Amino acid sequence: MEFHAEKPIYRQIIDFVSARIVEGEWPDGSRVPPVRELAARMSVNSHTVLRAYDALQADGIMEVRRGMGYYLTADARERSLQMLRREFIESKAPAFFAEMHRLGLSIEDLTTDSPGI
Amino acid sequence: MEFHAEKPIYRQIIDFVSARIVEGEWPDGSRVPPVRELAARMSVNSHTVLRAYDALQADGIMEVRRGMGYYLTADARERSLQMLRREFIESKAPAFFAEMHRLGLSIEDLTTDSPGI
Amino acid sequence: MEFHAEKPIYRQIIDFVSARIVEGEWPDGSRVPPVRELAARMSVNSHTVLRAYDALQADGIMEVRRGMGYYLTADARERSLQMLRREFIESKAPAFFAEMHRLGLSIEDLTTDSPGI
Amino acid sequence: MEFHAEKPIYRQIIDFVSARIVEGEWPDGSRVPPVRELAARMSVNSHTVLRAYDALQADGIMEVRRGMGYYLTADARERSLQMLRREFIESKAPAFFAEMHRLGLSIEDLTTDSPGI
DNA sequence: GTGGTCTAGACCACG
DNA sequence: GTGGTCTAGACCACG
Repeated sequence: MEFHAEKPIYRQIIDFVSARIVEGEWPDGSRVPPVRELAARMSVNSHTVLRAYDALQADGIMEVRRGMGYYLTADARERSLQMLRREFIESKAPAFFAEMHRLGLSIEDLTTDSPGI
Repeated sequence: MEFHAEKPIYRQIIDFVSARIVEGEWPDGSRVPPVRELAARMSVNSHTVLRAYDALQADGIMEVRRGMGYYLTADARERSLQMLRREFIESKAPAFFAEMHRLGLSIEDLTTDSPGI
Repeated sequence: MEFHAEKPIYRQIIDFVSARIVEGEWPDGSRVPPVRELAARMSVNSHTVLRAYDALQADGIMEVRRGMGYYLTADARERSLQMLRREFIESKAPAFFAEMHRLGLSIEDLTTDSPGI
Repeated sequence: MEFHAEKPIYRQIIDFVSARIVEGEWPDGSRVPPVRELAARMSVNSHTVLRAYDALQADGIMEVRRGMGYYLTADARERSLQMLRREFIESKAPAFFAEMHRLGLSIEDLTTDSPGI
């Protein structure tokens, strides 16, 4: 997997997992790839994957079953969406439009480069 | 000044200075606050302010006059606007709308919390 | 059966068995549930039950009769009580009261939530 | 520092820090030992200390000031006490008295070994 | 097999 | 100086 430099890898892994959940590829309650397996697949240290799983567990999106691995919780998708949407609506969007305004831009100025609005 | 924890302070200072320039409070060619003064005003290490001024200098927005301090260049506002707008249109906006779409949100969902669109 | 996450499952099984013995539900010398049966009843790996039985055997509380299964020893209840009481009095209780003291709490502070003192 | 084997070291460090806070040795708002310094003092890897500090930060007991180290929050002692007391009253105490009861012991049986009740 | 903890050591961003 | 991230590698408990 390709990582970019601006964001810590473990956060990019969190984003990756969240995307799998939100897009329904990894359904609620299903088992997620074992730490070491995902680490190998992503050419990353298992530590780094573990850290991401840990954070997701703290958010109630994953749970560990002893000796059996990590599983998505029953409401993993719901929770993920809620958290992501909330941050988007309450924090990212206001900042986005504030900057747009400051730069003297309007929605129209963006449409060329941002099809699909 | 209040800083948030997610973003490095020196970047927040860059943002602050850019805002002053774009909004015309600090006009082209004018002298900017001395490093130590701004540092004191913001309760921040002068190192940190220097780092921000350095970055702005690299972008042709500021220049040092030895023994006289930092000044905005003749086209500081123009350059700032250009750089910020370009990054906004080419990078931030597409990412923003892509995520909005991924989360199943529409512009309407944001209007309550984002007045001034 | 419900397990909590903090304690290894096999220890929780040991606790469960000890409780059965101390409360007289499983009398001295009686046969205990076969490993696989208890495992099934508890929705647990037989490995895990075996591990608990093993530990109890090491403490002289259970014994294996080849081809016949696990049995409680003749003095299983006596031994269990002795071991548990000893650990309770010599280790758990002192630690408990020391912490209570450190936290500025008294027995009275606990009575509401701990009926049956 | 001496550690016992039953509990992960990083948790023992959390306990150590909590004790310093609760006993008032490390007052609210004060700076705590730098990660590497405490690690050296305890003959432990800095990773391990960082992990403990991280957990305390998540509980609102510590905060990082960029480039300046970890500090106790303004209500660190209050929070610590609250968390520890809560767990003691709601979880440890009920379990303690339940086991005491199961073992046929009374408070009196403990007094010899647990002076200062 | 599966996760959890720990170490030694490197390198980096920030102040 | 101070924390943050990452790796390689070891060892362990649990199932």
